[in-house]
Amino acid sequence: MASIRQVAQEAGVGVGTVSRALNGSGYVSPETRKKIEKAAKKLNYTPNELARNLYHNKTGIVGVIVPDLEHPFFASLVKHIEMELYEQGYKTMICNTVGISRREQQYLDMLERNMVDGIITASHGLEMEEYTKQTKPIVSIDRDLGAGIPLIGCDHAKGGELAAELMLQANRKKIYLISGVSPKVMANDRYHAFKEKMKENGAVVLQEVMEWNIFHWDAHYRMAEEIFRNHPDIDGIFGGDLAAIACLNEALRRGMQIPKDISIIGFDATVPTNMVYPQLTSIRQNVELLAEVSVNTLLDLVEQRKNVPHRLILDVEIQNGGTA
Amino acid sequence: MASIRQVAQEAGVGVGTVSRALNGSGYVSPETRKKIEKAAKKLNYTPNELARNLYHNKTGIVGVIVPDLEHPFFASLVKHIEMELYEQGYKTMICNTVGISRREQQYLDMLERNMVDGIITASHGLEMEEYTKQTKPIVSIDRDLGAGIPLIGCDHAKGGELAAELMLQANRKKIYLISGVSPKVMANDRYHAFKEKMKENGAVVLQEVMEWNIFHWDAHYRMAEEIFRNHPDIDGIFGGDLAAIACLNEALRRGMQIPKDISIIGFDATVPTNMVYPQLTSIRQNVELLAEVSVNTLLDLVEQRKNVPHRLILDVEIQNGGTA
DNA sequence: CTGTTAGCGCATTCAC
DNA sequence: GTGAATGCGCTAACAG
Repeated sequence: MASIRQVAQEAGVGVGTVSRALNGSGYVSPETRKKIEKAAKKLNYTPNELARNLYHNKTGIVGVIVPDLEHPFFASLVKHIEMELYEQGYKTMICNTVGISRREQQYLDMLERNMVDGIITASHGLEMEEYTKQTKPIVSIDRDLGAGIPLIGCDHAKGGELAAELMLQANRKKIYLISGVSPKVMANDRYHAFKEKMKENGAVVLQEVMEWNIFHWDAHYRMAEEIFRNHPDIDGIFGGDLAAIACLNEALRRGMQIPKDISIIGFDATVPTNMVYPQLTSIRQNVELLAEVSVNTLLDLVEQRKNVPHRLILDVEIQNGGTA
Repeated sequence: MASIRQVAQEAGVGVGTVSRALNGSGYVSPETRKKIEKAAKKLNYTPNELARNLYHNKTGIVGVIVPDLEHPFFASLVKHIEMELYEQGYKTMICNTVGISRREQQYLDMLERNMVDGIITASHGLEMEEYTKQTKPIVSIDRDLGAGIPLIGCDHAKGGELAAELMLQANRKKIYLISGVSPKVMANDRYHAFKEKMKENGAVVLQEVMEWNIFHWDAHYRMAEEIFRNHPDIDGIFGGDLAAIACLNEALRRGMQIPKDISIIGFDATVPTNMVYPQLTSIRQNVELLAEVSVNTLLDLVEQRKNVPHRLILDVEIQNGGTA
């Protein structure tokens, strides 16, 4: 509540001096500094960040847009992004779009209004144009939003190939592939790569498309039921972790032996893959690194520290569980 | 970039008029309004929220403090809090304390600096005094921080009793109870209530204390192993969902039949309880309602809409899975 | 109905 | 070294 002016008055000095003393910028004699500090303490002075923000036209806040915080992948991602931003002196503002692109848009607008210094987006409801319109710092995860917007993602194609190799080692011949709906995200590469490799080796690949980034467990469960009902003869499943877990669940319910009867492989190696029994075999992307790289890339832009590459691809690896 | 003054100049009117026109406050003739809107569009004007914030001394941001976003309970909680805040025109700033109370403190400080209009805290690393010092709006989830800080929580005692009833129905006699470490949180009530009820009915209750709100799956898993190693004769387990799931996992690994050999009951009914097989029986608290009530209570304070009660207790219910 | 003015609280010139 | 003045962009009160 106490303003800098009151502190100045109390200390019997000018506001400028107080500002310099408290920010350690410019020269202030030790004695006046002492007086000022005493006055500040006495009045219980706290600088009003809003005034500062206005002056600097910067808030130190980064917006993070994800489809659904309840999805374990995004929960981990946001956690690590928040931690990394914190390390670098920034705060995290969050937005669950839950599939509503209007919400995504509104957060983009906050960039223009200077409420946030930059945005990291991992949501894909909006058309690219809305993003390319922006001139302020944006970093995209897993979807190419065009020139000027750095893209960070993992090597989905390699992930798909690794999964295919596991399937081939287990000699699987009829695979069900569960992919997402968004046409433009990098995640699709894993399904293409997987399918290609399986077909090359003479396996049959059926495909299901599902809305994966909105987290509705029921939907996954219904899908799993349907898959097994319609195709009781499949011997392999590859999809996102949650879809894979739903299928694992359904397979167990049907009394199938895992992995004797069927191989189930997920993608992302999210936390729940370690909660199920047997533990799910999954392709891991390094979420911590993803977060770190995303944050650093964004802050390079925000603080104009250096030029950033347009595309950054991280490695993936196999998490060996008991389902492949 | 364009300021209100430039719009005024372009439209040939005063800044006040532009402000009124664009905010719909006060009277502006249709013609001047039109001129202003044209000028605003031409200059691609976007109001600078920072200036507004300074004037109003308000940001429309609410800080949410949780121990760990990766924990499914907090992920759900934050998701729903964010959605509710959004409905009411507020933005969500987030903080994972990951057990570091300094981080909790820093977010509290942001209240003083006017960076946030209020705080919802579900983290409990800091001493109560740090909170009671504050004069600005704070709402606490699951821990009583003293007068002036409304407390929202579920009926843990009832939850503990419900769990005990399930154990008694299954005729369990030797139970392992896995509770958290924080001494002052409401969650402890469920363990007390459970223990009392079980002992009344002649059952033996052993107890393990563990740091539950920092999410380390490995720690849960090691604990589960140890419990079964040291006490292979227990026939019931009650604890938070993650601890319960870890035990379920270990029990399955040991070839136990569930729920024939042992009853396992969790608390919170988080999403992963539906991912394991068999689905975990758990005491559900209504996270959506918890979020809604927390947000509304906080905003009642922020906007001084009305007086709020100090304590709000929500109901719990049994989620029937296959482990009890 | 509209233009002018005075802050919101702070940080930075620039004289002194 | 320090104080006074200026402005960040906007809103609200006031005079016209």
